[in-house]
Amino acid sequence: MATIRDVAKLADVSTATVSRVINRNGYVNAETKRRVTEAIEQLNYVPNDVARSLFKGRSKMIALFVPDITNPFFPELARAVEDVANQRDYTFVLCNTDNDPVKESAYLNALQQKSADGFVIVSSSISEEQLEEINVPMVAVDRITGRSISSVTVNNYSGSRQAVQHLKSIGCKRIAHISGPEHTDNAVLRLRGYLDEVMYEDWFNSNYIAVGEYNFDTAREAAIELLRDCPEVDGVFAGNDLMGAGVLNAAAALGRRVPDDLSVIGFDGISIGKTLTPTLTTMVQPIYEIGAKAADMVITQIENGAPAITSEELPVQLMERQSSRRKE
Amino acid sequence: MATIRDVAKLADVSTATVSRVINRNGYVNAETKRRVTEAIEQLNYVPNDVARSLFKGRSKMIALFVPDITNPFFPELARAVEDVANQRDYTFVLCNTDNDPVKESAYLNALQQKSADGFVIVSSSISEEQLEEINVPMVAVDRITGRSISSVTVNNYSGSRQAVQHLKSIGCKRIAHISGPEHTDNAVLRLRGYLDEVMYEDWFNSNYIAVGEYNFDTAREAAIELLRDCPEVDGVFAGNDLMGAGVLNAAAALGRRVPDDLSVIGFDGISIGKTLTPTLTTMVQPIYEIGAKAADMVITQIENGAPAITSEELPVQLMERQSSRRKE
DNA sequence: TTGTACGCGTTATCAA
DNA sequence: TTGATAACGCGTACAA
Repeated sequence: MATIRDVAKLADVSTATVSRVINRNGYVNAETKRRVTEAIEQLNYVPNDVARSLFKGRSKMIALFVPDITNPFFPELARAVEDVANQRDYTFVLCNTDNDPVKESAYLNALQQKSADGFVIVSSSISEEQLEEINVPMVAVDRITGRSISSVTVNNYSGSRQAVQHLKSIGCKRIAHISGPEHTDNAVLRLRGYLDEVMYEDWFNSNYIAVGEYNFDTAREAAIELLRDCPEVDGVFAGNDLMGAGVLNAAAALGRRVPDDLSVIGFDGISIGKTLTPTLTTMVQPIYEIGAKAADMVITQIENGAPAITSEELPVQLMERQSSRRKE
Repeated sequence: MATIRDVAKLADVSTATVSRVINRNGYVNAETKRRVTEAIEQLNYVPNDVARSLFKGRSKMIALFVPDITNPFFPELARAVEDVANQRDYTFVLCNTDNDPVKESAYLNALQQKSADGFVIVSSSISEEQLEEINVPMVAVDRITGRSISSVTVNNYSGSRQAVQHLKSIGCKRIAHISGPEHTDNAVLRLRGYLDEVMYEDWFNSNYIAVGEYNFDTAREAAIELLRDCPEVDGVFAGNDLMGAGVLNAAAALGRRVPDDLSVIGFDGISIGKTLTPTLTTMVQPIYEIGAKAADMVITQIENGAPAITSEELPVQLMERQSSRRKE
């Protein structure tokens, strides 16, 4: 690999001049510029990013922290962050944290050692103190971890109410909810939305609420138990699509017909919902936009240093599919 | 951030000594060592990775190239590579190539500029010439792109035969195949396996072969057409699970009952198969192991410089689920 | 056993 | 308009 010195020698100028040509700053004579460009061409020279990073203290690298990329909600988010990073000439690092604070800190430290320029994080566990220590641009996504950090989320509360309203509107009379884990703030918000829709209904009953871990298996089990104990339930709002899939599977196992006997709605709009039989009605989050927006915010913050803390809230949208249908 | 010089000053030694303590090489007096360690502790010193990289020409960074992380086959692979990278103290970079050779080269160049140490790639399009140019450890996964690169794959051909044999063994008399895209070598191998199982059956007919793009939608359409034209088909081997899901959906749309009327088997063993109704019988690939093995090979190659080209072939395994059942 | 001094490849400052 | 040179932070000959 050719270095800037090789180029300088070949073009018979100093490295400073070459640098000026490369970075288009400072004056440089048209003729010398030509010679330099030619030498660069000839030697196939490309500046070494590591040396640049060392000098500048910046690496043109951003990282995304997700609990587990294996969870189908995250790949699309990751894709968005990577695309934006790429467009703006940043390298994209992916970190699976398993929601483990120890891993989070380890990654944070390791990446700061590499002069990572910014972070997009999905986390419920990063503490305010940690946030203070980090003085690198950072934006939270999907879940807000505190007031001292910028964020991009959706309106979980009103989205949740819309979901329940949809079930009501198609004639469901007894609506249950499989909620996500209690330590996750979007699960809490969705639960609250559900409650505010049904709490004052005379049929409401706290047995209509079950808790899952935002995954298929726990939801399936919870749904089997719930539907067995409360056979009168004719609508289920699952806290996310993965759990919606679990509910569908539970219903099939119990011989409950969806949507005739039972309507089901999920939340997220991940593509798995379209592959299920019946396909899953859901509240669609603009996952890609969320990731793109977040990445954009971090990079803009890196480059322009806008330290203001901003919170974006994007809309969710009802997507009616086969798992819910108006009752006769 | 403290530098090695700060530590040296505080411990009243030279930077060389500090370096020796950090990297445990060269002699250093027990007492001086204590002083140094103490200073390091006190200043919270951590060596700067960028400076290290510049000096060594190595970055402790490996990258994974996948066509699109949004395809559910890849997250688990990515997870494996990241886990291994992490364990062995490497940073993990994810690149979506969209199977675009231009993007691939761009990433390759960009990462070499950052002194990336190795690559795990899923690609059908990297040319032999490109491979020659890269003199950084690299291993191909899932698809082999040439003879001049190490690889980790599964036995697609025999796995495919096993899949068809399974359908035969449960009594299917007319077996169709939805094959993957022709330019992907694993699709070709799976097709060949299918052919070698059915070609000499008297019922065999080339209309029993359709081509999809390894995704849900194309497979669904192909299956609808195929099942309509050839209603006698009672078994379908889909080239991958995503297409298996498409077949299931097509069957439901046509009122064909699975597994009573029609048995379906997929390939890959991605987790979506368990969420479908009915759940999808499939040939399970050890996806995580593949990724882990590949990552391990690259890193070992980086550290020990074993330039021998090796090809690992891992086994696939039949997983019987609800979509296939013995005919009465 | 320890320290000096240089190089890794850039960029930016200052002087010419 | 250009060049010499000092950083950036680290590791390693080589000398002591």
